[in-house]
Amino acid sequence: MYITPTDSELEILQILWHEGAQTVRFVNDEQNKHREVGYTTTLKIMQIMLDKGLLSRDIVERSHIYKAAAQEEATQSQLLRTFMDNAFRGDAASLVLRALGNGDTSLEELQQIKDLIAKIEKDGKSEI
Amino acid sequence: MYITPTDSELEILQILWHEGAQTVRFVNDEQNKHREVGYTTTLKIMQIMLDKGLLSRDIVERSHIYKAAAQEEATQSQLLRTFMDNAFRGDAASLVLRALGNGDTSLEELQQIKDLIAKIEKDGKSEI
DNA sequence: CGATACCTACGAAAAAAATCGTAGTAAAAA
DNA sequence: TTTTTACTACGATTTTTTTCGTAGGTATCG
Repeated sequence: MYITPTDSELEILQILWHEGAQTVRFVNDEQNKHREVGYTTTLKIMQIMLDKGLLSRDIVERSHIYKAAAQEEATQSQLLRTFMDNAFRGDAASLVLRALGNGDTSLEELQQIKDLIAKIEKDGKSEI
Repeated sequence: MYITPTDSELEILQILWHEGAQTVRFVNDEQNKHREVGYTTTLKIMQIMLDKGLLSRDIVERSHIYKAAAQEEATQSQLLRTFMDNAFRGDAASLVLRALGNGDTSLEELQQIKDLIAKIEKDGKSEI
């Protein structure tokens, strides 16, 4: 049903979600800050993503500008559900406990989470 | 460094974590409650996992009894970190918000989470 | 005993994902 | 105009993961 990105597709989506529409060159440079990736590798994956509908593109000055077609939140939620099922047998609470247990969550973030919990407790249900 | 299980390896680990040491036959039957998997497929993956050190085994009555060698919590934490980095750019708080936002977290679970947050706020740090 | 039923071992094929080399095109530089 | 530069297209290879077929061993059943 849903098209879920592979790991390297997700890496590219992250860049576009954060930097907005960009060229293959830009994306590839960005990736190379973290690991070595050939230009044509990035290009090929982005073409596949275009095919799958994960990206769209405009042609400007004989260069292509790609942008994310998949929404960040929807994609994350989808990935999260699958991951939670596979790694935590669908148990959201223990995933959350594990995530918070890692120690690097700021006080403001904790406050946000408490607020959300309070809202859920009050409303019985909630949406972000 | 760490040996991280693939998806189908994780599926097997989940069964062994929950059911304790079991035969290939048992694991395969368990998998077949959810999806069709050939017996030798399960066998082969479990042999690979043995090789990688994810499982250990005892031979009892010419049948092999496998048990998880990888610890559930450590493995989950490891997988979670990778997932959080890939899908949420390492942002634990937004992952947690997304996980809780899905709506199916019970009041007791929310309480557990609140307790943990309180503990973190007090101690500055925490372990589960 | 011979057939059947279970088991493991393991190579190899199939499927999925990632990587790259080469060719082609067009603008810009020399 | 020739050369260099920068881009896209795309087939093919490599790598990783999953799946399965076949062979071989040993107990059990008829």
